[in-house]
Amino acid sequence: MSGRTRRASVGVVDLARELGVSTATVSRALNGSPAVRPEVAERIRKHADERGYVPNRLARALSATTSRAFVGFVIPYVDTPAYSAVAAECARLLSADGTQMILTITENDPERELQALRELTASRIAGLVISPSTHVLDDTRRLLERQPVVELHRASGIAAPGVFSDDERAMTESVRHLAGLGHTRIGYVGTPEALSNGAIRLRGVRHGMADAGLDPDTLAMRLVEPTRELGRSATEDLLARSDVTAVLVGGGSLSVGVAEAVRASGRRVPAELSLVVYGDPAWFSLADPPPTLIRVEYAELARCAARLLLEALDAHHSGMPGPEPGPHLVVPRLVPAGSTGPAPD
Amino acid sequence: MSGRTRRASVGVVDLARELGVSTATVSRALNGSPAVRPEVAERIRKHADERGYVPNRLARALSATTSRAFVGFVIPYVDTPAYSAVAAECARLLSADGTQMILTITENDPERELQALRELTASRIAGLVISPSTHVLDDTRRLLERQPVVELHRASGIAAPGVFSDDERAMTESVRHLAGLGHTRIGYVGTPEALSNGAIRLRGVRHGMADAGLDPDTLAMRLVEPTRELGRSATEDLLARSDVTAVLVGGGSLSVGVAEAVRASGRRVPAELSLVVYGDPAWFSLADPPPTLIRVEYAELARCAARLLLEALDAHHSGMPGPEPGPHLVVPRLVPAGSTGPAPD
DNA sequence: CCGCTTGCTGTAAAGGATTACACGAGGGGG
DNA sequence: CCCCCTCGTGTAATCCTTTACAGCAAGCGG
Repeated sequence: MSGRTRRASVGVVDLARELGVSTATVSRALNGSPAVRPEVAERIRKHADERGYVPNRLARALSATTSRAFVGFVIPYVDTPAYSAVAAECARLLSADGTQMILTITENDPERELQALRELTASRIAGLVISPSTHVLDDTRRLLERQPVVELHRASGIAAPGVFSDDERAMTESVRHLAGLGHTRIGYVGTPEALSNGAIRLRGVRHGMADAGLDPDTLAMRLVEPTRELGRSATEDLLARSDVTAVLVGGGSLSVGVAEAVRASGRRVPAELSLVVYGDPAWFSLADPPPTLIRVEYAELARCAARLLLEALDAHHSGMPGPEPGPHLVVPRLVPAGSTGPAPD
Repeated sequence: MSGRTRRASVGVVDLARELGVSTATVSRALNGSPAVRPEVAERIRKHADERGYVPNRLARALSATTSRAFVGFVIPYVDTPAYSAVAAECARLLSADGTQMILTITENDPERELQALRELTASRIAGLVISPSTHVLDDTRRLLERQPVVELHRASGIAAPGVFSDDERAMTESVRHLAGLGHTRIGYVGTPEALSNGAIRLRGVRHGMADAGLDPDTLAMRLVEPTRELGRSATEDLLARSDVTAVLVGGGSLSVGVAEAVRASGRRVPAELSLVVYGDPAWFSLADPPPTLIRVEYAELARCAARLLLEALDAHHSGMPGPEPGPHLVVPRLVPAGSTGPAPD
């Protein structure tokens, strides 16, 4: 009844009126512009604090030519360690920078990915982290090319920095490990070559076989989308149709399924079959024997991604060159444990 | 060189000019207002489509009295199934509604939670889903009370709808299950009572003991923050200092740690010790024996949360009463498996 | 004493949509 | 025939901030 207009909260105009200055001065003071007298700035800041002023991010982002209010985080899943761990750490680091993270799940569907990107650009995001889906549409590529982007886990071929696990190296090392134990008939369960990291892992496996003097063409492999169920069925099939003495997993989401299938097969590990799994070690401690593991430091990946994104935003803002495009690799560690042993004779 | 102003993308004013109508008409047509002649509306929509018009969400949200452009999702962690699974499903459902989800991680820190809420209201979010931290600050409560909120997993005491797993029931049922197998000395590893669901679970356990004719005061329990490490150490301690014949876990994040400790203790399961774990079954298939499980349908929780939030947004918009405050329970299932057996004599 | 630079502040124009209000044209009732 | 209501549309205010531009005062060199 007292107020004429019902204002949701206090804004710069209120502060300006109450202090007898202009909105420009208020804005400048609050943004730490040097072009305002220190004592005035202090008075404004103090008053803003007392009145509980909090700037409207929407208006700010709409008005400012550049703003890092929002960034996008576009990933195929979030309920898997490779993504949830990275999302958690990125959210932490970005929020420390005052940036909010809009989460979008694509489920590897190129259409949903494109749709998500459209919505995000409509939200005037400052930049984004993306784990591209299998097939990147032309429109998607166009949208990605005109803003700061950091790729995660997978590459789409655009000229952007990306953070990846050095899976080629990890796979090569794993194969060497197995070959060193005398294994010659090796099975590989990994993700499809259409996924950039799928291709890289497979290359690493082949590389490792060649290194070890094995014919890469003798590799028994199954490439499937990264889900537990497919990992399991693929492994069942692999074990039924070939006589491998070791199985190597190329994909965190596949690991549980593969381990299940191995157990279900009844083979003794590692006496009859050796197993190298991939991913996050959190729960592998329960398996018997504890599996030899390709351990990926997801938190490190996240830190790298967040840092690159912030650098890219700064660069985009100031017109500077920005972080160099191309892969930034985080090296996984091969952690030998009880699931790998000498090949049976 | 040709254009005088460099416009980022086509806006309503462009469309209006090109079609010889006003921006108001364009806006109305695009928003399906009935106050525009059908043939005109159709022409506008067609043209907007051709020109690849996509409305600026920031401007829209800034201008509209009500807008569901953004909602907040405030949770303590995201790298645990109880949260990642819900986040994934919520993101899916909300994006189908054209709403973007801003993810914030609190790590159970009340200060960070408050800070997150401040930032979110600064972003003029339409509403939010929150899993409140241990202690809810007064300022936090005030912020929560003035907007559509759905609580998840935990309650903060404000008058808002919430979706929870019916853990009291699940715990009671679990204790009955154990008591039915002859166990009388039961151990419980759960989350602190300061967490609302911690209190509820403990009540369920006590309730179950009373039901089974056991003295609730004989319950050997350890209440710790929900992390794997603490679950493990708490269980080690519990097993060392008491002679329980069964251990019941009250918290998904604790389950792995408890299982590790049980294994490390060398006790045979279920011959010497029975075990009931809690949470998401995805990887328990690897444990030997497969554990008896309190299975929570996180996807169902997510659907419920998303539905309630959307209802609350509609209600807030139209002034209608909205979804009734209070708990909406999703009932977990007790899935008996190999880790529970008759009590040793 | 004049003109110029520097330093601080204010005015007003973006930024891109929604929407209250006004207005003109028809149609129906009295 | 006049009044009024409805329907469709346009004008302009609004949301809230940032920032280009202008202006004014003071200081200083010539």
